Amino acid sequence: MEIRTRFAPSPTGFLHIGGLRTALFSFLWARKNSGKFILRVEDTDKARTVPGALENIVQTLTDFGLTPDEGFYWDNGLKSRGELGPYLQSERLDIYKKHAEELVSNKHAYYCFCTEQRLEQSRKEQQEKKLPPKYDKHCLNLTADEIKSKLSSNQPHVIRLNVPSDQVVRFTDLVHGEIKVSTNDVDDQVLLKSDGFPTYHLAVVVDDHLMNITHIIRGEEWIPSTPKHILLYSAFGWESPQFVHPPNILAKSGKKLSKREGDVAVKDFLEKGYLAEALLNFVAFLGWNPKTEQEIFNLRELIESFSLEKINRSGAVLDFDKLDWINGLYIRNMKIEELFARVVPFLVKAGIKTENYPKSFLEKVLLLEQERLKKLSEVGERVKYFFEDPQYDPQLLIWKKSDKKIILDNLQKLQNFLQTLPSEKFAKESIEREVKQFIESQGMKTGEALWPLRVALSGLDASPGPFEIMDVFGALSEGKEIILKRLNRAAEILF
RNA sequence: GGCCCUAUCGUCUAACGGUUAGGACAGCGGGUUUUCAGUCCGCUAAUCUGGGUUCGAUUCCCAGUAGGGUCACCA
Repeated sequence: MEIRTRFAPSPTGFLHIGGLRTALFSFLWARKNSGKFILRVEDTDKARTVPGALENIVQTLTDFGLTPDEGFYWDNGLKSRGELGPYLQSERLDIYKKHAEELVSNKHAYYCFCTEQRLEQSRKEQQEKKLPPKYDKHCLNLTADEIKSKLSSNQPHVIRLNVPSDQVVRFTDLVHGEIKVSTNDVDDQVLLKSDGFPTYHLAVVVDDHLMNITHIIRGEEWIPSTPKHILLYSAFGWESPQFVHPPNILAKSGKKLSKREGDVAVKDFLEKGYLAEALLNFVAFLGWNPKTEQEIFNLRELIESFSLEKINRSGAVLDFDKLDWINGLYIRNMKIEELFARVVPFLVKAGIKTENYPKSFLEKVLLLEQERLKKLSEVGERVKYFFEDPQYDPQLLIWKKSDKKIILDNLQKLQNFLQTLPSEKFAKESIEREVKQFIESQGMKTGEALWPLRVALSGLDASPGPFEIMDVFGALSEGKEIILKRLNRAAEILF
């Protein structure tokens, strides 16, 4: 049998980290088994639909390489494909209605005409008695005639699942094992709302069945409503698919990740300069691991190693330090042209006019920072000194416990020496050799020469070395002048 | 409160019932060095508690505790 999984977001917000992880697991399991990954959209709550959310979700998944085989995908715009559609639930209303009515005629469901006030009142009373709020099956006692007359007079109504009492619903979750729940703890869930839209519970069961889904992979928060779904499958006489509930992703607080607990939209991470590949690698390890010591995986390797048995049961706290580490690692392993292409938007955002500089220069700048970057968004601040003259803190120019006079002297000597060098000497190996020879010939202490030289060039307490910086400036026709100008200004400040 | 899920270093996690409880991130120390980063080497750090079962429990069972999830005409 073909393995078919689905990701079924509702367009009520941008794709978040948890959604990405769920989509990834579904995708991996389908690919692993040469099956199909389907993207269906659960837009059954008109009020909560957020404009742009659908596009964001579908586009982001495609950006991460999780392109669905059926349902919605992104290809210069929102597209949909597949034989079992439509894949937008709001376009399947007649299907849900038909199925809900089928359950009514089977006595597995019934019409309910209760008003919101009555429901609220009853809930309140139950809560006061410390009872779990449940519908009291009031409308189950309506006679056929009463129902007929209410329906013909267009009284607002819903269809509810008729949950039998004193039964045990059991199902096997592929992560958690067997789970048993008494039907006495299951509410007569609304299946079809008074506006004609299905609730999640009806729609998800009908669609998963009709779309031949074999494995439902979704967050742990769905475990409590799974018994309702099991009841529905059996009411329809359908076989249940496999259920897989990976553990929740937790914020530092230990609570489920949510808007309240900080940035969770994938878009936010991308904008901070996390790479999609790194993020995917990181997210894969939230609640899953390959049982080996390998930690760096690309999508292809993830498909190879993935299996449902390796999903673990307890919630995973998002560890940003580790994300930073993985991201830095991916940055360091990236080809410079690739990195350059991705970093340009961040440079532009930092106010650097990239179009005014030769690409060879920009790439060299980047090469220096490549091993230092954790997030692409840091790049602007780090390389600023290549594009504008730094402000100097006189104290910073002075090496450790050295004194001002020596530093000033060294700086001036270095300036004069560099002046005599031809521009083509301003390349890593040659400039390093020349300067080091000079320092030695002058009897300077290395630290007392190289530290102020570096600070004069960068203005920073931490930066790449002076030879590396000069090498980068060497890629500019006016590079030598810039270097001399900075030494000069630093000396003036010290003086 | 009812129901459900979970429990190994600070964090992510590994360990056919027998290991000095392993790895990674973070932290700390050191080497490389003019600073930072990187890289290399090293160190600190964990089986929630109590009962069983067993020759032997991190591992199996039960209870407690703690944390989380969920109880809508939201998904």
